[in-house]
Amino acid sequence: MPELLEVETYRELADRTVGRRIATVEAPDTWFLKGVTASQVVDALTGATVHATGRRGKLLTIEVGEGRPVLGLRFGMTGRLVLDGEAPIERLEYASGRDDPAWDRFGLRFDDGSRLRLSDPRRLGGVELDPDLSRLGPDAARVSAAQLRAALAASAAPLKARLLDQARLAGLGNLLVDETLWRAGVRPDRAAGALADDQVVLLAKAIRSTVALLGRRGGSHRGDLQEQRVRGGHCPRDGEPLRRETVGGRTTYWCPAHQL
DNA sequence: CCGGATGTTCACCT
DNA sequence: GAGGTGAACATCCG
Repeated sequence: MPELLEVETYRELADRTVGRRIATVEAPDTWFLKGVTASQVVDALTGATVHATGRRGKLLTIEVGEGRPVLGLRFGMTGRLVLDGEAPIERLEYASGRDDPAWDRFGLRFDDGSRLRLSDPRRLGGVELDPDLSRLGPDAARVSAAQLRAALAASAAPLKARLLDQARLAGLGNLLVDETLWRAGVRPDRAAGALADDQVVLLAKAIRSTVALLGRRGGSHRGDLQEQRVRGGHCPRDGEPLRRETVGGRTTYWCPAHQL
C-alpha cells in the first residue's frame, strides 16, 4: 500500500463524504472481507451516515452513526481509494493508471449519487469492521522518542525489521524506512536494541521529519534515495555504490559509507 | 521469459 | 519465544 502518507491522502478523500448517507454497500469480493461476511458488512453500514474519518498507520477508519461498527480499510501495495469518477489525489507509481472495474473490491454508494470505492488489482488490501487498534503501535508521523525506545526495546532483530513491524510502530513501509535510515545515517541491519539513547532520540526526529518532508513532496516515493533504488545505484550524498540486501524480509538499499 | 514490487498473514523452520 | 523464510494474493514493468 501506499504507506502512511498515501493512506493519509485517502483519508482526506474519504473525509469529503462526511455527512453523506450510505445508500448501498458494494462488497463483490468476499476474499477482501476480513473476519466478516458480505451480509454483515451490508447490514452494518447500509443507511448509516459518515461521521468522521481517521487513520492509524496504514489503516484508514471511517466512523458512521452511533451503534454502528467502525469501518476499517487497508490498501495493501496496490490499493487505491476513488471518489466518484474523480482522478485520484495521488497516482501510485506502481499503478499504471488503468482502472479496471474488475479491481473494485469494495464500495459505498451515497444518497447524493456519489460513490467511494476501493480498487485493488492485487487484492492485497482488505475491509474489516471494528478493527483492533491495539494491534498497531503509535503512528510514525508523531512518534516520540520514548515511544520509539519502547518499540526497539532490547531486540536482537535488525532495526529495519522493527521499524516495519506495524505492531511496534505503525505507518512506515519499505521506502520510508530506507529513506529515513539514509537521512539518519544508520545502518538498517543494526540490532534494534543496541541503539544508544541519544541515537533513539535522533532517529525519532528523523522519522518525523522524513515523513513530513516526503508528505510535502507528494508521497513515499519522493525520497532522495528513490532514484538510486536500483541495482548499481549510488548514494546521492557521497556517490558511494549503494548496498542492496534483504533486511527484515524486504529489499533494502543503504550507503555503507555514511550509514553506520 | 523472469524477477520484483509502497504489504500482511500464515505455515513451517532454526 | 524470537526471528527468519517462503508462499500466497494478481498485475505491471524493466
